[in-house]
Amino acid sequence: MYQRQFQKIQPQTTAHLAQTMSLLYLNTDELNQAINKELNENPALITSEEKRCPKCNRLMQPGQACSFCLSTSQKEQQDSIIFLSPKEEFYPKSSSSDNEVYADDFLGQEEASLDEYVFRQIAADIQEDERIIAAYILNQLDEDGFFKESLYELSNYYHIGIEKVKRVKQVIQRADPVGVGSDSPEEAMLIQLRILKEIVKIPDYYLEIAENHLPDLLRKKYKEIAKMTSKSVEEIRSAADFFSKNLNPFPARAHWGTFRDPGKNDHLGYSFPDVIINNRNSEENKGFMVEVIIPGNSLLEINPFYNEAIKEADIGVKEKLKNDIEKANLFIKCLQQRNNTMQKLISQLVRLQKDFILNGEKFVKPLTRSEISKILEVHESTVSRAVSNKTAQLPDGRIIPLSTFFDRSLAIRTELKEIIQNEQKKKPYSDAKLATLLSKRGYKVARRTVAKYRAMEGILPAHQRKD
DNA sequence: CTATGGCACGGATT
DNA sequence: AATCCGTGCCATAG
Repeated sequence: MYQRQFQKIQPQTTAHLAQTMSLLYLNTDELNQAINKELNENPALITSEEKRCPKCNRLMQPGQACSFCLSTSQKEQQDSIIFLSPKEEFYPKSSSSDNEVYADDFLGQEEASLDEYVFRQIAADIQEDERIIAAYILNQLDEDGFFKESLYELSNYYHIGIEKVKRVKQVIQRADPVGVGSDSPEEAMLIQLRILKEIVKIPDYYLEIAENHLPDLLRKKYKEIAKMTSKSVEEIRSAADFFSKNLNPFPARAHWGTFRDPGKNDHLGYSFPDVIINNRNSEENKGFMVEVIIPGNSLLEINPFYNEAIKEADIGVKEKLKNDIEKANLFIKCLQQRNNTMQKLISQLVRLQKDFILNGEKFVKPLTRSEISKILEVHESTVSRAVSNKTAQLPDGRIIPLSTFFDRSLAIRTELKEIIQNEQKKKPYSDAKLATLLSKRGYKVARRTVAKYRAMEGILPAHQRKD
């Protein structure tokens, strides 16, 4: 009997334990999906209108800081950090019924405006009879800005030549969220790269990689690509780095910054920043405000009717209801735990990398995840999970991966960039010279390493820099 | 001969 | 256990 019970409960318990861990992995976007899923599956879990400060649990106005915490912590220390609620505008209130999901509403609005937005740009560039094609394509864009239907069918249906259809697609792809209307992230990135190449100097092999090896690149099979293209792994890496910084696999999400997290896994994605760091007030260096974006955290609660219903329910049903409530409770706890961990992590990051945030990439201090884990007294992997796949918005508006805070060479690389920028264009420094110059400034690195940093920044070797 | 890139190794990090 | 990163050694281009 005892065993039976155990068997019954065990799978759920472990599932939820796993959930606790996995929530930490998720960034804002993914977490939002997870919450919505949970809301759909578990009727005991509902969204509530009231919000409470995650710190002091007082009620607060939607979209605003907790007035209590704000006033006390300002008195406390100058370095204090305040955690705010999720930003209201990210999760606009849904006017429709309970089943509707906030995020979907939001995406719906985005999409609705996207086709119009693009159409206005291209209207002048296409002919009368092509408009119907353009309109159709734009209408069928999915939430990432892709058009996945067959161009040939489209051509047949409207009795318009396939070349024309293709041309229209190309025009669309070159419109503002560059790459919109492509049929895949790969194609979108390729288009973006081509256009970028018209503006900036970009090594030719980047294009080759983008044309033929993007899928492998996304899977980080650098060595394989290197062999196939007879380029070095290093060069492939630099390409990957460049791509991740400058290309956007999902055109429709372009508005939220120019960054793809090179971190965990194969999953590429643009997303909201997971935390936002702001100066307390614009002039002073008096600490930062840190908003941890937690979709729905303070909006979740147990359906109050459930507690009523459980008293009157039959025994069989009672079990189910109890179970539901239990699950809902666990989920909320998991969320709070994740939130809490993120808060602690970010506050340490902000404290330790204050110079970086205020004064730029030159001031990134060497920092490892395990150091943080010791400070926070959590396991290394916890920090690792909390960092991976997540982004922060800095006071200057840039959105960067959290892993940047752990980039040991970023400071040296920016120093290197500066040196090269200021060098005499007639006689560029060789890598060896650069190495000694760097060591004079306190960065001891091997000549070979300088070459790598150069490659990472996309800077050409000395003899090609003479112009 | 010099400058740079390729490869691979070892230690650190995740 | 897997991956990343800096480095040394050697090959090759200029």
